[in-house]
Formats: sequence, C-alpha cells, structure tokens
Amino acid sequence: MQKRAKRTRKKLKKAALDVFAEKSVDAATVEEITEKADVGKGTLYEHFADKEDIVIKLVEDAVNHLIGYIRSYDSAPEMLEDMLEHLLNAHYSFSVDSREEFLLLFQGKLLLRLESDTFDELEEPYLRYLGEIEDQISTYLSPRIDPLKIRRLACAVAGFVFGFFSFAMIGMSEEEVESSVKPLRRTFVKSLCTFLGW
Amino acid sequence: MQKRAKRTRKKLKKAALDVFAEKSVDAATVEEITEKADVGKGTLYEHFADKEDIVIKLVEDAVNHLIGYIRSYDSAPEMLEDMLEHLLNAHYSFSVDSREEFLLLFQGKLLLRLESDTFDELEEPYLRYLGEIEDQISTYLSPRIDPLKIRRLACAVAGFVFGFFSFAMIGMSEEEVESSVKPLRRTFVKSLCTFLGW
DNA sequence: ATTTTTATTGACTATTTAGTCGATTATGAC
DNA sequence: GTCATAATCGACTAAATAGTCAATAAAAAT
Repeated sequence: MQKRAKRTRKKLKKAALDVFAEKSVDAATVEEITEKADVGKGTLYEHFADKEDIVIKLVEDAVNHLIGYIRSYDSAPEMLEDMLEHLLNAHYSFSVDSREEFLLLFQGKLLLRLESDTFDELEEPYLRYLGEIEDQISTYLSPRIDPLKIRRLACAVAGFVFGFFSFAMIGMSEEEVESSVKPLRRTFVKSLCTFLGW
Repeated sequence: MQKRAKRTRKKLKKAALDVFAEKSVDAATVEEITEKADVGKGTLYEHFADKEDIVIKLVEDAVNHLIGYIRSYDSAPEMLEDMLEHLLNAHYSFSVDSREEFLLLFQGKLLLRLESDTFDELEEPYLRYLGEIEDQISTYLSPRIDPLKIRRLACAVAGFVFGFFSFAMIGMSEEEVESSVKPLRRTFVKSLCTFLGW
C-alpha cells in the first residue's frame, strides 16, 4: 500500500530536516536521520538516492513554502512600499513558523558552495526564489527598469532578512529578535525605495 | 629551531583556510589540509589538537583581522552616519581583501550551531566582533541609550553585510556585487540612524 | 664534530560511515 | 485464509577518515 510508504517518506523528511537544522547538512549522518525517523537504514535508500538527494528535496520544499508566504496577501499591496513591507513580513513569518526550513535554506554551504558537483540542482530552487521576489516587485515598476537593479533588490531583501536573523540568533533571545525586527523593517523599506528611485 | 615550526604552522593555517572556504568546514578532511600544505599528516597534530582546534584558531584570526578593518580610519568619523558608513566600508573591504576569511566567518554552521560542544569557544570571537561594533557606535550615543538597541544595530550591520554578499554571490558577478553595494550603503546608513532615533 | 633537542614523517590501527541486499514483515486482492 | 506485491529491516561490506607513534631528519647546543 502507498499510504505506509508515504508516511515513512514524510517521517524521513521530517527527521532529516531536524538533523540538518541541528547539526548542519554536512555533519548529519544517514543513520542519525533513520534513527530519528525510527526506520531502518535501508529504507532511506528506497525513498532517496542518497543524502544529497534528500537535501535537494528538502530545499525545494522549503523554497516552495517560502514562496507560498511571499504570494499570500489578503489584498494586493497598493504601492511598492507596501509590497516590500509584505516581503519582509513574509520572510519573518516563515522564519518563525518554519525555523528548521529557515535554518536549512540559510546554511552557508548551500548558498556559497561554489565548486560542488550538485551545484545546478541546488542552485535552481534558490534562483527560483529570487525570481519570485523579482516578479512580485516588477508589478510596481516601469517595464523599462534595469532587471539587474531588481535582482539587486531581491538579493538585498533576502540577504538582509537571512543575515539579520542569523546574527541575531547568536546575540539575542527569541523575543528580542522579534522586537528588533519591527522598527528595522520600516526603515529598511524606505532604503529600498530610495534605491529604486521611487 | 622555532622558525621552521612557525613556517609550518603558517602553511597549515593557510591551507586549512583555503580548504574550508572552498568545501566548507564540515566537508574538509585533515588529509586534504596537510596535502595542500605539503606536510605530513602527523604534523598537523603537533600544531593543533584536532580539526576543531584549527577552526577556532582561524576564526579568531579572521575576527581579529575584521576588527582591524573596523578600527582603522584616518581621522575619527565625525558623526554617527559617518561611522556607520565606515563600518559598512570596512566589512566590504574585508570581504574583498580576505575572501577566504569572509567565507569562513559566514559559514552558517559557525554562526548557527546551536548544539555544539565547542559552542563556547567558537562563540567567543563572534561576540567579541559584535562587541567591537557596539563600542565604535557607542562613542556617538548618549550613555543612557539602551544597550540592547546597540546590540540590535550591531546585528543589523553584520547581518546586512554578510547576508547581502552571500546572496549576491549566487546571483551576481563580482563586478555587479561591487556596483550594487554603493547605492545600498547610503540608504542603509539612513535606516540605521532612523532606527537609533538619530 | 658530537650530542641533544625539536620538528616532521607516513605507515598503521581503530573508527566511522555510506550504501547493499537477502531475509522479513506488512498490506491488499482474491 | 492464501497468495502476490510492496515496503521495511538491519547485518554486512567496502571505503574513507581520524588520530597514533616509532623512526627519521633537521636544528641548536656543546
């Protein structure tokens, strides 16, 4: 029956995500994952080609979830400022709701691995993520605006959010992070608008 | 004689830094390091307790270098704005001049490893780095200002710079990164000043 | 030049880990 | 209930890696 297999697959993904977030992708072992998932070691290899494969699947999932946050608003933001603020809120909510996925996406190696053989497969979801931000913003801009400028903006949003939280996590309590984000958000939005000549 | 030992130690550190930046700390092996340094495997263990130990030493060095950039200015910045701009410039110069150290400091695992047994030893240089930024900024602020607010600012500076570059690196060419930083810098500085009620 | 001290070496052992595969168990159809 | 199929298991092999240590070489002291 497929139901059992589906459940097992889910358990494996959940366990892997937890271990990756806790110890980093590199340091995690297959046996840690299968033990945490409470399944035999061989089972993982029925569902995934190898550790790399499960990483890619999890990153794809995480990016899809994050994009879900980015796309969800009650009514479309009216102005660019509102959209930028929405984007920051979406990232923040994502990091709170899916801490493990946030930590997975943020692991430096995944972002910066410049000489990996799986570069392309892992690169794809990240570029899809940047592209999504660009699409959301483009709606508010003249079509003649330099695409490179929009790409920069997407990088800045992503970089600011990920970077800020990563450093906040070593120096702040969880509540402090939350209360820090709010005042920074508005001012950061203003910066971005200035950058776009808005 | 100590000179030979010192030279060997230097070679090992250089090799380790390169390998860590290229493949990540976790993925690097001791033999890769010693082979790149062109010394026997056992030699590494004469100089360092284990891989963890060499990581800590390298992170300490990198933080010291970065702090050097932060402290060096011809004449002390006159206003808070100038100091903040100096801080961003210092980070940028550091990332350009010492790309490998930048990549080492930025590896997610080092920033986010929440349940490591070497947490304290690795945490120390990072906190020292944040403290340095706080000291620089405090000069321009009333002593009654909330230290937490300053800590937030330090996190924001560090997070913005590291995060922005990390994302820029997967989506931009090196020249594009450089030209993107300039316009963002000024506006980011304004945000930070607003945040501090300046 | 000889001895002592210091530094280096790399073959070796022990350990860890990935990945395999035949045995075993659960599920659903009949 | 019996059989066929799908899913799971975990002991096993092969490979990679960490860390050791007796032998060797280089440097310094005498």
